Amino acid sequence: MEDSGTSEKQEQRSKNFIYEIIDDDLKTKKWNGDVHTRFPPEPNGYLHIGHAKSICLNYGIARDYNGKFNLRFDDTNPEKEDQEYVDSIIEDVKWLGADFEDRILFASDYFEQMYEWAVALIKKNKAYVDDSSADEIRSSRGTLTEPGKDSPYRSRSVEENLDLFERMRNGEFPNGSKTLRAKIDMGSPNFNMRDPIMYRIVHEEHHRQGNKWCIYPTYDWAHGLEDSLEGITHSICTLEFENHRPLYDWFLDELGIHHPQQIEFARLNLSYTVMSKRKLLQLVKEKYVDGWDDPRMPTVSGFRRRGYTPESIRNFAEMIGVAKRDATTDIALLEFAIRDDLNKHAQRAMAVLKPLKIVLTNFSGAEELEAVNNPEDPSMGTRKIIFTNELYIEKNDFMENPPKGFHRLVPGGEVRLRYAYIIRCEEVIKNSDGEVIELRCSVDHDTKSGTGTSKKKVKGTIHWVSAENAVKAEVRLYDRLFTVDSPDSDKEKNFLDYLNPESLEIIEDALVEPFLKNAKPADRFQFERNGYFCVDKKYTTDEKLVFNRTVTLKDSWGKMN
RNA sequence: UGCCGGGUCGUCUAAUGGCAGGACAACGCCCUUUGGAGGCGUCUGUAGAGGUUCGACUCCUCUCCCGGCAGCCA
Repeated sequence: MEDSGTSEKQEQRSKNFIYEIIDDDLKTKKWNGDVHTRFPPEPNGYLHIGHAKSICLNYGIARDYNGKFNLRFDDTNPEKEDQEYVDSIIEDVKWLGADFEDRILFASDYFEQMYEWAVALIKKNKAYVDDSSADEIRSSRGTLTEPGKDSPYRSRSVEENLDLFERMRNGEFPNGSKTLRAKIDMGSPNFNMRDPIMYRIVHEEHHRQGNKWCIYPTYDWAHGLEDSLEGITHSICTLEFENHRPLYDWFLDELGIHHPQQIEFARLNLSYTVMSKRKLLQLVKEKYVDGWDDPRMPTVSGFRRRGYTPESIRNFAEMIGVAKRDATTDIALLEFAIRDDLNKHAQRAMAVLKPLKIVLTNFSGAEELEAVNNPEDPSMGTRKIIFTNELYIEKNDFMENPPKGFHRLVPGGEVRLRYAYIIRCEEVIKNSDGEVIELRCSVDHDTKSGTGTSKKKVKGTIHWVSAENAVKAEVRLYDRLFTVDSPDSDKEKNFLDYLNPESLEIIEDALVEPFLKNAKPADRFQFERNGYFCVDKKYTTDEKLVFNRTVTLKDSWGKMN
């Protein structure tokens, strides 16, 4: 009676392999039933969507198991880090909704403890000061198939090491002249175990510590200690650190301190973009984009400015799952996530991107019409729109010589104006270049929207704005930043060669519904039949409204052509 | 070549020795006063070869393919 008797096809979301590990740990009481995760960024750049995946994973675990989640900056390299990045990261993590409570932590606050632990390892004769140059260390490390060679300084006495290490800290030696190395095994098949460097001398001001230190711990030495200090139970990281795990285990066990379990998962790759911080930094520094928050960037701040919601990014993270195999996720999945969210929540509006003037020959005055704010959510109510005899419609909603299947306005043809009447195109007016500049149309007064009196059926409904009260706005249309799905996979070519020259189109003279003049930065709307848009927070001023296109609507007509 | 990982629809991800399922994409139909949304349906997959087993995506052996590692970056 216990097995498949429950025929309910309730598809509960299956757990990823990390949840299974944690379930096991809980069963065996490995951590006393505690679950404590963290997100440990280095403040050397802005967060991207791959980081968002990690944040959602780590925070989601803490939330699902009633555990805790820390935000900790891994700020061990003063040469690359900056307070600007700290600030942006905090903002992004908060925006994503990951709750770290009061735990904004910094690895640099642990430097003193790390120093003491290093001294402890020296005393155990498990670490030594090496005078070799970077070149010497590299050449003695061996190769993939040959073991490395012991450093000539490897057998210094504990006393000498203690003295030298203290003097390193005191600033007696120049950059690069000495390092502290763990004494492990130069013959290990794992490079990370070939006497890895724990401290390097860097006379550089740290963004939080100032000039207090001139020796800085390496990531390999510091990272496991940080997790240990914070009582992290599950140290979740990406695949490239798998080879480092034995080293972290070695440090923790030699020190005899709390030993979190490291679990590796595959980082996110997204089609049509790049995800490495180095490349994103290059796009910013060399001005291929308008800053880290350029709406074409795969950064959290870029998606935010583009109009993505935190909810949509969380849903996306849920949809793509977590596994260990390398994968590239189709960006269409992200686009689905934001459309899905905005469809349910975004206020509808009419906006004409490329206006074509219409004059109604048998209509005068102004009529108030009622429009639905969101057909998916009646609680969002309705609004009034004013209908007049001069209007603008979308240029591409009219064709003089339409192909088969074109459902919009054609000479002599009829189309419905959204929320208004069916009109007929009576006359096409062109300029001297033969360009259509105006349409004269007649209104069928019996076809008012919503009255149910119309016996007519028309194939198409198009949107419009009134010439009398439409508001001018700038609209920015974004397309993929790169022209190929994996711009950095070709080792022969530079990813910059694949930049899409048409990734941004600026439309200066779009016309939008009057109520939008009160829209505030970051407000989101669906411009009916055009897509989802939000008010750009960078370029919008009191005099000028700027909209960013977040994503288009799914367009089954466009696909046919 | 050494070590460590990994190979399931086009893409992402489930099935933990018992009906290869879901989502996205694509395609078709229905519906529609947004060519949106929605509804219904279709298509497509276990890298290969052996073995164990009543039964293998799953366990074993071999092969092939992919990724990571030789920073005083993280």
